Amino acid sequence: MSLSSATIGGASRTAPIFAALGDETRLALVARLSSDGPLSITRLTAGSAVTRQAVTKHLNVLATAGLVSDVRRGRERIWEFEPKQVEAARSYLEHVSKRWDEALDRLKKFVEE
Amino acid sequence: MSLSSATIGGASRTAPIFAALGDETRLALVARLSSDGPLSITRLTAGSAVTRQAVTKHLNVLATAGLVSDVRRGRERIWEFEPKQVEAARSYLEHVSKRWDEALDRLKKFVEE
DNA sequence: GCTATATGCAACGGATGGGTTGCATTTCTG
DNA sequence: CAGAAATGCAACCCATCCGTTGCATATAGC
Repeated sequence: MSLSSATIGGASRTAPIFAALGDETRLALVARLSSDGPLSITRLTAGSAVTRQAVTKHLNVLATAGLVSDVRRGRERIWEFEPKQVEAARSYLEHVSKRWDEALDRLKKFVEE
Repeated sequence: MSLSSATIGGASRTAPIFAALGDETRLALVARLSSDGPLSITRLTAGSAVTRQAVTKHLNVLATAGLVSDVRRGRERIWEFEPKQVEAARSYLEHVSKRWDEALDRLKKFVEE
Protein backbone atom coordinates (compact mmCIF):
# COMPACT_ATOMS: atom_id res chain seq x y z
CA MET A 1 0.00 0.00 0.00
CA SER A 2 1.18 3.50 -0.77
CA LEU A 3 2.79 5.75 1.77
CA SER A 4 -0.38 7.72 2.32
CA SER A 5 -2.76 4.82 1.75
CA ALA A 6 -3.97 7.26 -0.83
CA THR A 7 -6.29 5.72 -3.35
CA ILE A 8 -8.89 3.08 -2.89
CA GLY A 9 -8.13 0.53 -5.54
CA GLY A 10 -9.10 1.44 -9.06
CA ALA A 11 -10.05 5.08 -9.01
CA SER A 12 -8.77 5.22 -12.57
CA ARG A 13 -11.05 2.36 -13.50
CA THR A 14 -14.12 3.73 -11.76
CA ALA A 15 -13.93 7.43 -12.54
CA PRO A 16 -14.92 6.98 -16.21
CA ILE A 17 -18.11 5.24 -15.12
CA PHE A 18 -19.06 8.15 -12.88
CA ALA A 19 -18.11 10.58 -15.62
CA ALA A 20 -20.49 8.81 -17.99
CA LEU A 21 -23.27 9.01 -15.43
CA GLY A 22 -22.46 12.63 -14.66
CA ASP A 23 -24.54 14.09 -17.45
CA GLU A 24 -28.22 14.61 -16.92
CA THR A 25 -29.24 13.41 -20.37
CA ARG A 26 -27.11 10.28 -20.12
CA LEU A 27 -28.32 9.46 -16.64
CA ALA A 28 -31.87 9.76 -17.90
CA LEU A 29 -31.04 7.39 -20.76
CA VAL A 30 -29.63 4.83 -18.36
CA ALA A 31 -32.69 5.14 -16.16
CA ARG A 32 -34.96 4.77 -19.15
CA LEU A 33 -33.19 1.70 -20.50
CA SER A 34 -33.03 0.08 -17.10
CA SER A 35 -36.75 0.38 -16.50
CA ASP A 36 -38.28 0.20 -19.97
CA GLY A 37 -35.91 -2.35 -21.46
CA PRO A 38 -34.09 -2.31 -24.82
CA LEU A 39 -35.05 0.54 -27.15
CA SER A 40 -34.07 1.97 -30.50
CA ILE A 41 -32.43 5.36 -30.94
CA THR A 42 -35.52 7.08 -32.32
CA ARG A 43 -37.55 5.74 -29.46
CA LEU A 44 -35.05 7.07 -26.94
CA THR A 45 -34.92 10.38 -28.76
CA ALA A 46 -38.68 10.78 -28.41
CA GLY A 47 -38.28 10.85 -24.65
CA SER A 48 -35.31 13.19 -24.65
CA ALA A 49 -35.17 16.93 -25.14
CA VAL A 50 -32.26 16.85 -27.57
CA THR A 51 -31.55 15.78 -31.13
CA ARG A 52 -31.20 12.22 -32.29
CA GLN A 53 -27.55 12.78 -33.04
CA ALA A 54 -26.99 14.08 -29.55
CA VAL A 55 -28.65 10.98 -28.15
CA THR A 56 -26.46 8.81 -30.36
CA LYS A 57 -23.35 10.51 -29.03
CA HIS A 58 -24.48 10.02 -25.47
CA LEU A 59 -25.20 6.39 -26.10
CA ASN A 60 -21.71 5.93 -27.49
CA VAL A 61 -20.24 7.54 -24.40
CA LEU A 62 -22.26 5.20 -22.22
CA ALA A 63 -21.16 2.26 -24.34
CA THR A 64 -17.51 3.20 -23.95
CA ALA A 65 -18.03 3.18 -20.20
CA GLY A 66 -19.64 -0.23 -20.51
CA LEU A 67 -23.00 0.93 -19.21
CA VAL A 68 -24.99 -0.01 -22.31
CA SER A 69 -24.57 -2.24 -25.31
CA ASP A 70 -26.13 -2.22 -28.76
CA VAL A 71 -27.38 -4.74 -31.27
CA ARG A 72 -28.41 -4.16 -34.85
CA ARG A 73 -31.86 -5.33 -35.80
CA GLY A 74 -32.68 -4.63 -39.39
CA ARG A 75 -32.45 -0.93 -40.02
CA GLU A 76 -32.53 -0.02 -36.39
CA ARG A 77 -30.06 -0.20 -33.55
CA ILE A 78 -31.31 -1.47 -30.24
CA TRP A 79 -29.69 -0.29 -27.04
CA GLU A 80 -29.75 -2.26 -23.84
CA PHE A 81 -28.78 -1.50 -20.28
CA GLU A 82 -25.69 -3.30 -18.99
CA PRO A 83 -25.82 -3.71 -15.20
CA LYS A 84 -22.26 -4.83 -14.56
CA GLN A 85 -20.58 -1.43 -14.48
CA VAL A 86 -23.35 0.11 -12.43
CA GLU A 87 -22.67 -2.59 -9.92
CA ALA A 88 -18.98 -1.72 -9.96
CA ALA A 89 -19.75 1.93 -9.29
CA ARG A 90 -22.16 1.04 -6.54
CA SER A 91 -19.67 -1.20 -4.77
CA TYR A 92 -17.04 1.51 -5.03
CA LEU A 93 -19.29 3.95 -3.24
CA GLU A 94 -20.10 1.32 -0.69
CA HIS A 95 -16.40 0.83 -0.12
CA VAL A 96 -15.91 4.56 0.42
CA SER A 97 -18.72 4.71 2.94
CA LYS A 98 -17.37 1.71 4.77
CA ARG A 99 -13.90 3.21 5.04
CA TRP A 100 -15.41 6.37 6.38
CA ASP A 101 -17.30 4.49 9.06
CA GLU A 102 -14.13 2.70 10.05
CA ALA A 103 -12.30 6.01 10.28
CA LEU A 104 -15.01 7.31 12.59
CA ASP A 105 -14.69 4.21 14.76
CA ARG A 106 -10.95 4.66 15.03
CA LEU A 107 -11.44 8.27 16.02
CA LYS A 108 -14.03 7.33 18.60
CA LYS A 109 -11.78 4.75 20.20
CA PHE A 110 -8.89 7.16 20.16
CA VAL A 111 -10.91 9.80 21.97
CA GLU A 112 -12.15 7.35 24.56
CA GLU A 113 -8.66 6.44 25.71
CA MET B 1 -45.48 10.17 -13.99
CA SER B 2 -44.38 11.26 -17.44
CA LEU B 3 -45.75 9.84 -20.63
CA SER B 4 -42.73 7.67 -21.23
CA SER B 5 -42.02 6.92 -17.57
CA ALA B 6 -38.75 8.43 -18.62
CA THR B 7 -36.66 9.50 -15.69
CA ILE B 8 -36.20 7.88 -12.36
CA GLY B 9 -36.85 10.63 -9.86
CA GLY B 10 -34.14 13.23 -9.53
CA ALA B 11 -31.74 12.62 -12.37
CA SER B 12 -31.13 16.35 -12.35
CA ARG B 13 -30.31 16.20 -8.68
CA THR B 14 -28.05 13.17 -8.89
CA ALA B 15 -26.12 13.82 -12.09
CA PRO B 16 -23.99 16.60 -10.54
CA ILE B 17 -22.81 14.20 -7.86
CA PHE B 18 -21.69 11.68 -10.44
CA ALA B 19 -20.10 14.46 -12.46
CA ALA B 20 -18.08 15.49 -9.42
CA LEU B 21 -16.95 11.90 -8.89
CA GLY B 22 -16.21 11.48 -12.57
CA ASP B 23 -12.73 12.94 -12.42
CA GLU B 24 -9.87 10.69 -11.42
CA THR B 25 -8.17 13.29 -9.24
CA ARG B 26 -11.38 14.17 -7.44
CA LEU B 27 -12.35 10.56 -6.90
CA ALA B 28 -8.92 9.98 -5.39
CA LEU B 29 -9.44 12.97 -3.10
CA VAL B 30 -12.76 11.62 -1.91
CA ALA B 31 -11.22 8.21 -1.31
CA ARG B 32 -8.35 9.77 0.57
CA LEU B 33 -10.57 11.89 2.79
CA SER B 34 -12.93 9.04 3.48
CA SER B 35 -10.19 6.74 4.70
CA ASP B 36 -7.60 9.06 6.18
CA GLY B 37 -9.96 11.59 7.72
CA PRO B 38 -9.88 15.40 7.59
CA LEU B 39 -6.80 16.89 5.92
CA SER B 40 -5.41 20.26 4.89
CA ILE B 41 -4.89 21.31 1.29
CA THR B 42 -1.11 20.96 1.34
CA ARG B 43 -1.42 17.52 2.82
CA LEU B 44 -3.82 16.48 0.10
CA THR B 45 -1.60 18.03 -2.53
CA ALA B 46 1.34 15.91 -1.35
CA GLY B 47 -0.57 12.78 -2.34
CA SER B 48 -1.74 14.15 -5.67
CA ALA B 49 0.11 14.52 -8.94
CA VAL B 50 -1.11 18.03 -9.63
CA THR B 51 -0.63 21.54 -8.27
CA ARG B 52 -2.03 22.85 -5.03
CA GLN B 53 -4.25 25.23 -6.95
CA ALA B 54 -5.60 22.38 -9.01
CA VAL B 55 -6.37 20.47 -5.84
CA THR B 56 -8.10 23.52 -4.42
CA LYS B 57 -10.29 23.80 -7.49
CA HIS B 58 -11.20 20.14 -7.30
CA LEU B 59 -12.08 20.47 -3.65
CA ASN B 60 -14.36 23.38 -4.47
CA VAL B 61 -16.08 21.31 -7.13
CA LEU B 62 -16.58 18.49 -4.63
CA ALA B 63 -17.88 20.98 -2.08
CA THR B 64 -20.42 22.35 -4.57
CA ALA B 65 -21.66 18.80 -5.06
CA GLY B 66 -21.88 18.43 -1.30
CA LEU B 67 -19.32 15.65 -1.14
CA VAL B 68 -16.89 17.45 1.15
CA SER B 69 -16.94 20.37 3.55
CA ASP B 70 -14.24 22.65 4.86
CA VAL B 71 -13.36 24.35 8.12
CA ARG B 72 -10.73 26.97 8.76
CA ARG B 73 -8.21 26.20 11.44
CA GLY B 74 -5.67 28.93 11.87
CA ARG B 75 -3.82 29.47 8.66
CA GLU B 76 -4.94 26.22 7.15
CA ARG B 77 -8.15 24.92 5.70
CA ILE B 78 -9.25 21.45 6.70
CA TRP B 79 -11.35 19.38 4.33
CA GLU B 80 -13.61 16.61 5.47
CA PHE B 81 -15.55 13.92 3.69
CA GLU B 82 -19.33 14.32 3.69
CA PRO B 83 -21.08 10.95 3.37
CA LYS B 84 -24.62 12.10 2.70
CA GLN B 85 -24.35 12.71 -1.03
CA VAL B 86 -22.38 9.55 -1.59
CA GLU B 87 -25.27 7.74 -0.02
CA ALA B 88 -27.68 9.49 -2.35
CA ALA B 89 -25.65 8.40 -5.37
CA ARG B 90 -25.42 4.87 -4.09
CA SER B 91 -29.15 4.57 -3.54
CA TYR B 92 -29.79 5.93 -7.01
CA LEU B 93 -27.67 3.20 -8.54
CA GLU B 94 -29.40 0.67 -6.37
CA HIS B 95 -32.71 1.92 -7.67
CA VAL B 96 -31.55 1.55 -11.26
CA SER B 97 -30.41 -2.00 -10.66
CA LYS B 98 -33.65 -2.87 -8.97
CA ARG B 99 -35.71 -1.53 -11.85
CA TRP B 100 -33.64 -3.56 -14.24
CA ASP B 101 -34.23 -6.74 -12.30
CA GLU B 102 -37.94 -6.03 -12.29
CA ALA B 103 -37.86 -5.49 -16.04
CA LEU B 104 -36.17 -8.86 -16.47
CA ASP B 105 -38.82 -10.51 -14.33
CA ARG B 106 -41.59 -8.99 -16.42
CA LEU B 107 -39.90 -10.22 -19.58
CA LYS B 108 -39.51 -13.67 -18.14
CA LYS B 109 -43.16 -13.93 -17.19
CA PHE B 110 -44.19 -12.58 -20.56
CA VAL B 111 -42.18 -15.24 -22.36
CA GLU B 112 -43.52 -18.01 -20.20
CA GLU B 113 -47.12 -17.32 -21.15
C1' DG C 1 9.06 42.24 13.79
C1' DC C 2 10.64 38.85 10.37
C1' DT C 3 10.58 34.80 7.99
C1' DA C 4 8.55 30.73 6.59
C1' DT C 5 4.28 28.32 5.85
C1' DA C 6 -0.61 27.90 4.11
C1' DT C 7 -3.71 29.63 1.41
C1' DG C 8 -6.36 32.97 -1.87
C1' DC C 9 -7.11 35.32 -6.30
C1' DA C 10 -6.78 36.03 -11.22
C1' DA C 11 -5.59 35.38 -15.81
C1' DC C 12 -4.58 32.39 -19.43
C1' DG C 13 -4.17 28.29 -22.72
C1' DG C 14 -5.35 23.95 -24.53
C1' DA C 15 -8.50 20.31 -24.64
C1' DT C 16 -12.84 18.23 -24.25
C1' DG C 17 -17.92 18.16 -24.17
C1' DG C 18 -22.56 18.83 -25.55
C1' DG C 19 -25.28 20.26 -29.10
C1' DT C 20 -26.50 21.48 -33.72
C1' DT C 21 -27.05 21.23 -38.98
C1' DG C 22 -26.47 19.07 -43.48
C1' DC C 23 -26.07 15.26 -46.19
C1' DA C 24 -25.15 10.27 -47.23
C1' DT C 25 -26.44 5.41 -46.50
C1' DT C 26 -29.06 1.38 -45.34
C1' DT C 27 -33.38 -1.09 -45.00
C1' DC C 28 -38.51 -1.67 -44.95
C1' DT C 29 -42.75 -1.71 -47.29
C1' DG C 30 -46.28 -1.12 -50.58
C1' DC D 1 -38.69 -0.06 -57.83
C1' DA D 2 -39.84 4.16 -55.16
C1' DG D 3 -40.55 6.53 -51.16
C1' DA D 4 -40.27 6.63 -46.28
C1' DA D 5 -38.02 5.46 -42.05
C1' DA D 6 -33.74 4.63 -39.09
C1' DT D 7 -29.36 5.50 -38.75
C1' DG D 8 -24.35 7.01 -39.89
C1' DC D 9 -20.78 10.48 -40.74
C1' DA D 10 -18.60 14.96 -40.53
C1' DA D 11 -17.95 19.65 -39.74
C1' DC D 12 -18.75 23.34 -36.81
C1' DC D 13 -19.82 26.48 -32.53
C1' DC D 14 -19.71 27.72 -27.96
C1' DA D 15 -19.11 26.75 -23.26
C1' DT D 16 -16.91 24.48 -19.67
C1' DC D 17 -13.02 21.91 -17.60
C1' DC D 18 -8.32 20.99 -16.13
C1' DG D 19 -4.18 22.61 -15.23
C1' DT D 20 -0.80 26.03 -15.10
C1' DT D 21 1.89 30.39 -13.54
C1' DG D 22 2.40 34.67 -11.00
C1' DC D 23 1.50 37.37 -7.33
C1' DA D 24 -1.04 38.84 -3.05
C1' DT D 25 -2.51 37.87 1.67
C1' DA D 26 -2.83 35.84 6.23
C1' DT D 27 -1.01 33.31 10.10
C1' DA D 28 2.75 30.82 13.02
C1' DG D 29 6.71 30.86 15.53
C1' DC D 30 11.16 32.24 16.80
